[in-house]
Amino acid sequence: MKPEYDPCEVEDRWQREWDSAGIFQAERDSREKFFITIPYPYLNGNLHVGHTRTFTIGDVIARFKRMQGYNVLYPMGFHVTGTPIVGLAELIAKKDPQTIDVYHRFHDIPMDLLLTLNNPLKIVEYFSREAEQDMRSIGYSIDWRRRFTTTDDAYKKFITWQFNLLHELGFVSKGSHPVRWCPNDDNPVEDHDILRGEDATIVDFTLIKFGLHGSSLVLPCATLRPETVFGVTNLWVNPDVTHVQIEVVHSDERREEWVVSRDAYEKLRFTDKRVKIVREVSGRELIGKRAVNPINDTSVLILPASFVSPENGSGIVMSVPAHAPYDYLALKDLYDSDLSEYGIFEDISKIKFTSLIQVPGFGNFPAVEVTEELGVTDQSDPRAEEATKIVYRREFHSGELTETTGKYAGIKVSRIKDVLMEEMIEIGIADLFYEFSEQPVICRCGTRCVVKMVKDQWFLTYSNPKWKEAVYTCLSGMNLLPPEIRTEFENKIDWLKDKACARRRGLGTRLPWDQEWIIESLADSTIYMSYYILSKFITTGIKPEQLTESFFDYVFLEIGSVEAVARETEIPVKMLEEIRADHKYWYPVDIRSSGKDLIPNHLLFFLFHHTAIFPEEDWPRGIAINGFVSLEGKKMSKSKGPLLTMKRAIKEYGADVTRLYILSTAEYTQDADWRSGEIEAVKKHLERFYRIANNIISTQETIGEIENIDRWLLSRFQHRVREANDALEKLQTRRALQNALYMILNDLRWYERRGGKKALPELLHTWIQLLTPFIPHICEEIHSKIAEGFITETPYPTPNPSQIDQDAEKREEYIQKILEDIEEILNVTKITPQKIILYTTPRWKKSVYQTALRLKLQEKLDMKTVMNEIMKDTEVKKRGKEAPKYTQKIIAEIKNMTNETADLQASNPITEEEILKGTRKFFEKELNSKIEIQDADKTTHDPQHKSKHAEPMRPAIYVVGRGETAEEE
RNA sequence: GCGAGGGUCGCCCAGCCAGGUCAAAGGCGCAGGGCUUAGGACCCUGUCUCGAAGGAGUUCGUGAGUUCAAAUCUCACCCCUCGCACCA
Repeated sequence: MKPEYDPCEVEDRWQREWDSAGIFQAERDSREKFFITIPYPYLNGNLHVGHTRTFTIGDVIARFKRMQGYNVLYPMGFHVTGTPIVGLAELIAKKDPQTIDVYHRFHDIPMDLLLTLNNPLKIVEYFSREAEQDMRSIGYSIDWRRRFTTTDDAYKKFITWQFNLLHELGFVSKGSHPVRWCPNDDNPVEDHDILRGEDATIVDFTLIKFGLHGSSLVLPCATLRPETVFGVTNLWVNPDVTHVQIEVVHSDERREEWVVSRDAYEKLRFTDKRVKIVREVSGRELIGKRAVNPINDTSVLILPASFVSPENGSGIVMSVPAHAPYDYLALKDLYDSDLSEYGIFEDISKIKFTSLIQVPGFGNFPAVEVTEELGVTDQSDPRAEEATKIVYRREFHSGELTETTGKYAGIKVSRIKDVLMEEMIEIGIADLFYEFSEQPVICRCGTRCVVKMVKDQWFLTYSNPKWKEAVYTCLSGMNLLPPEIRTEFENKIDWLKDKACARRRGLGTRLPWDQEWIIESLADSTIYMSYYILSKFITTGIKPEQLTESFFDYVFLEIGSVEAVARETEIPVKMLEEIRADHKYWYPVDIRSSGKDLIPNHLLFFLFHHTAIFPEEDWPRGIAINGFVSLEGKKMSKSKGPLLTMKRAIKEYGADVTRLYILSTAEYTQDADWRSGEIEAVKKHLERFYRIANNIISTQETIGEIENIDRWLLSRFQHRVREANDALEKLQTRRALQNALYMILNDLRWYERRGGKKALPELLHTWIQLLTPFIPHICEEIHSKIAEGFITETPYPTPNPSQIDQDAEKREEYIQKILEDIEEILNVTKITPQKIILYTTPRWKKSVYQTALRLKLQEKLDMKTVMNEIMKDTEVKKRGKEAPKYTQKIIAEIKNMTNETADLQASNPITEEEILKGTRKFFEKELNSKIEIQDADKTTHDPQHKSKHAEPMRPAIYVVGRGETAEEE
């Protein structure tokens, strides 16, 4: 064994050894199985330290479970379907400067090679080769025979089967849905295509259809608060805006004529309605006319307002002055104006406000109150916005609908929106209208984006309540780590709507019944864990064209007769049965471990599709979630940098150091921050571990009498083993390593300081087993010097209760406490000791102490009882004053003890004199001073009367400084 | 706005669910000492404040409350991170 650890040589060697022994190639056998999967990486770049975290956690689970005796399958594949790889190929092909720079500098791709990656195929080929190499060189225990890529023909067959099945089961339907759309590109706009308005979301407004009095024209008003329709007093139109009268043909061919702003017309063109301009209508033309509120047929006046923007909503606004500050302000602004130019001669100030929401702390008209409170002057005052927010928030959270709303009275404002919107649409007095939450949204090409309804889109109908019910059932039976993600999952199941599952662009499998569409990449990666079981057979002979629908039906669902399938596919019956048996054996997935970003999408779909396709016994059993990795505090970005690749990390620090660091720096959903300073420190710890192991092996002590310190070490070690096991079961890698490595290293410091040696060989063997799942290479290396075979294949250590020795631990604690006390005294007094005298406890105090302990355990601990008891002792009785004082102190102390501690103290009083004598040399060495131990009952030298401070488990201390007389004159 | 998670002694972070054993583990950083030709590595000590005797005081986002006792329980508030979709 080399004295210094050489990661490169050692790691490479063990990886080859594992590979040639094939110990990670999982085959069905009589053991209990454990199937763990990690989401396969998407290959639009090299693997980075973020992947490293997720995959390493997976590898630790796999290795841990393997050592626990499970037959573990840990497979890996590559995800390449979708658009990003196509996009990357285009960027490389046109030599986009940023892309070239980032992929050269951060992804570590040599420039000449990078420039050749100008089509998707080459990218997939290159990155999949690199990814496998990286995962091998960090020592993942993956069964590589099952590797596949999502564009493989056989995989496409699998996806085709799956979608046909979903279609048959009624989980796919056709519909339309709103997307961000660039009219210039004629394409949906993705996040990274947006120049401005990145944060804009699509919000659904209710379009309430007021009728123009005395005509069939519709004046649609867009609102986020449909309930306020009950309080409308008038409509607002901007007199200076040109509107248009349009013909609207709904998707069900109903026809209507609307008046809206020109901008609104532009937006409507992209909805599922067909619209055509009939004529222009000026704003002025509308003002002064009356409109009919469809909810209650009341007639309201159309008034002018400057705050109405043609860009928002329909350009026509309903006015609810009781609850909307803008409406109140605009109305107030009109009180003194002459509206005769609009043909309005009635007194606007006579318009009565209608209150429809009751909010605690407010009267009938919250908008009026807030506006006045803030001193907002008119509709152009910027504080009107603030007032609106306040009113809206208060009403939304604590408001309730009043009698004005008829049957909705008493309903909370926060719950009414969807209900009312749906009902109003149902009876034809309202429509849905989509709008961005922020304006404008600008595409990379400079064009202003719109919300477009994509028609004839294929959906997975996740909103189906029965489907959701099944997923809830599945979830409730699952093991989720950390546990707090359960509510997160529940909420997301609730929230999930139908999802478009096909696209026009990108790599992937065509929708079998509608070949124009390519199955979207999140939709084609939901149940592929089952494909790993199959893929082993595909790489060894089965051809894609043999993978018929009935083949999949049989091997995954056991539908149909094996003979028929054999005839149809020309796959031998025996092999079909074997595949089926493998599936039955390995499925379901025991744990899927993933980054937290996949919760609201992939992991959810993973659950949905499993419940849709597989019988309940094949539903997933567990999900584990981990956080992200940042780089020196900065977010990593595949396309912009910064980025640290897995391969560079391994090259710079070695596989085990990288593993150790990424596992010990954070756990669960915490984000890890990769800091070069800290990984250097981790490296030193690992080197120290290696050196210690090396020393133990090269200086095997001859076995002698086991001493207290040895029992102490082994006992402490059992706690570490127990903690590590417990932490690993819960996937707390940081806590596990804290115990399995750092705490043990610290224990060893004390052990060495106390001169311990004999327990080391015994400890070492178990210790390296304890660490094998985390840092397998170095552990194999050490193990190979002391035993045969792979340590990877040995059982994982469990705590050995027979080595737990509370007495030994108490003794060391006692010694540590004395050392600390002396050091503190020396520190405070600055005395350089010539001699230190330790006085043990007088017998009478021990007696009182034991009595108090006994009474505590009998639940009779109080001053009176203790005094009665102890006064029976003549020796105590002699200490008239001292005894009660001491007793009082002791009682307070003992009261706070747990019964367990008290019991330990009472049943096994440590013989302090003996320990002190045995430790004298140690103290002398540590403190560089003579140590003298005296019995407090018969002191020979105690000039400062320190001995009276002695208590059980706390000898009194007297430090004799240089120049003081150390002996009795 | 909705949902989830979080704010601990310079930094990262454990403890909180099951209140006392908590001035609060571990790591990093920093300071002093040992070792060494020197540096590195390693070991020891210190790192909230005060203290010439092992002690005391003040701390765990803010403010109240429950309790003999609160980092831990309750309530209110402030602040931070992430997700909110058709994108992997």
